[in-house]
Amino acid sequence: MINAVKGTRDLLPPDTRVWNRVEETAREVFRLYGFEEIRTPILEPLELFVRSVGEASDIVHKEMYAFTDRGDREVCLRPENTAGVARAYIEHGLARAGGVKKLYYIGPQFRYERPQKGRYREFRQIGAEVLGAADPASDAEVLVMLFDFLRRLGFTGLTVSLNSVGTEECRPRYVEALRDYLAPHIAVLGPDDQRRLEQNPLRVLDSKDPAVKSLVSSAPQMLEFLDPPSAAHHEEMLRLLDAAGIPYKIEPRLVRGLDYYTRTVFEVTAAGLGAQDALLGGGRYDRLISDLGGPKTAGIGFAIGEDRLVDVVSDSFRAAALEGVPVAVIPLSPDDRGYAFALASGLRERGISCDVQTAAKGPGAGLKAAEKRGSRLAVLAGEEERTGRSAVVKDLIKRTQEKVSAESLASYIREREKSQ
RNA sequence: GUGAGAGUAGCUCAGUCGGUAGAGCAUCGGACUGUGGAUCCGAUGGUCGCGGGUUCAAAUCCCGUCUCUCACCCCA
Repeated sequence: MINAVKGTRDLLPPDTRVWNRVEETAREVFRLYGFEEIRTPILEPLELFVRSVGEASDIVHKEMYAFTDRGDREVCLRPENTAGVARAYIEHGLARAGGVKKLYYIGPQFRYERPQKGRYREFRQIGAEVLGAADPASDAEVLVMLFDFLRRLGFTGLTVSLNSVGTEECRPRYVEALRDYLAPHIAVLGPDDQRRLEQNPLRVLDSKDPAVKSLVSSAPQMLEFLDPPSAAHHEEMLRLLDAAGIPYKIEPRLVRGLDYYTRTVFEVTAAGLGAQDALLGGGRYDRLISDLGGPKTAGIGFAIGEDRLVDVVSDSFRAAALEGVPVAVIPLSPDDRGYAFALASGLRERGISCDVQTAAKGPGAGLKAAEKRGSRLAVLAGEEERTGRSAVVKDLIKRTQEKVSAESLASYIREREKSQ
């Protein structure tokens, strides 16, 4: 037997209905906020991620799904989508058009990791980016849109964790202060945290080691080291979030794994996701475009883990997405199939989905199959109905039935579906 | 990349001390030829993940390997 590649999976019905509804909701919300879709290649030059996400990051040094193609090009399956959007933005000269570009994407991403709950080698992200906007109002707008989306999926009680990681101007002073603070306690740090201290000291802040956690709880905080422009940016964003009623909490130890973030970083976690509890993450990346060789362009965005989102989406949203099983049209004998097809066509023209059951094993089998499929209504058509241009509509739950004329069939079914 | 647990019918699982494979559900057929869910009878269904080893004999013990699950690392 040939199995799916490790860490990838098939999404099957009826679950795909939930996925589709989530994506439809995202598209609708993004449209309302003036965002447009961008689709970038799944395959990108390896170099793109080395230069954007960061050579020292785990994503690049151990999680890349990379290989050499037949033309000796170093390529990889994209581990995230912001870099690809930035690449496209530069490549197509979108900056020259001026103004702000608001883009969103929905698609698969790949990281070569050991799979576990909420983590797959192929996973999907729903993300949005605002390019060419340095103003804190963009940070706030992105979060307002995010919460609008989450609310429509039925999430309540979620809070966004917020921090600022400053800029190239003020972060080095903070890193130095953090190193000074940790230096006397180096013995407390395990091997992982010592490595972090070397490579990316900010990561020590979100260590899971209890001893390190308590040590770090009284460490100096980045927010105290922000230079005036970054501090003002942070304050204004918070003011706008307050005005919009967005539930947030300042999390001074929040850092993110991608090297390109500046100033605002945020993340939302959710219960029920196991150890990988980050539902989404994002932040500002004012240097990314220029680092990739484009004009100096500010940017902010987020990525939602769609697999995780679908995992914990509200029961009511899920139930709504799973509603609507086709009406079963059941010919009572093989001779009635033609008439059944005609009835089905009429229903479909009026937007009612239906499937025609085979007549091979008699009406009992047809009804059984319809029930198994979850249909609530069945349309029975035999010789008597065919000659009288009518149909019997049977309620499979109440076990009642009624004869209606062929021409009023669709409206009758609509009424019945509405009343359920 | 590291660690732990698991892998037997389509699904959920049992399988004793090593003795040649089982149940429930599902599927199909029948009781039931214009009306389903219940019940009864019957049938189909297996490379016991894969490979090697020990043994007269391996689903069972040993080694390797693959996959899944969870955790670490890290992240969505």
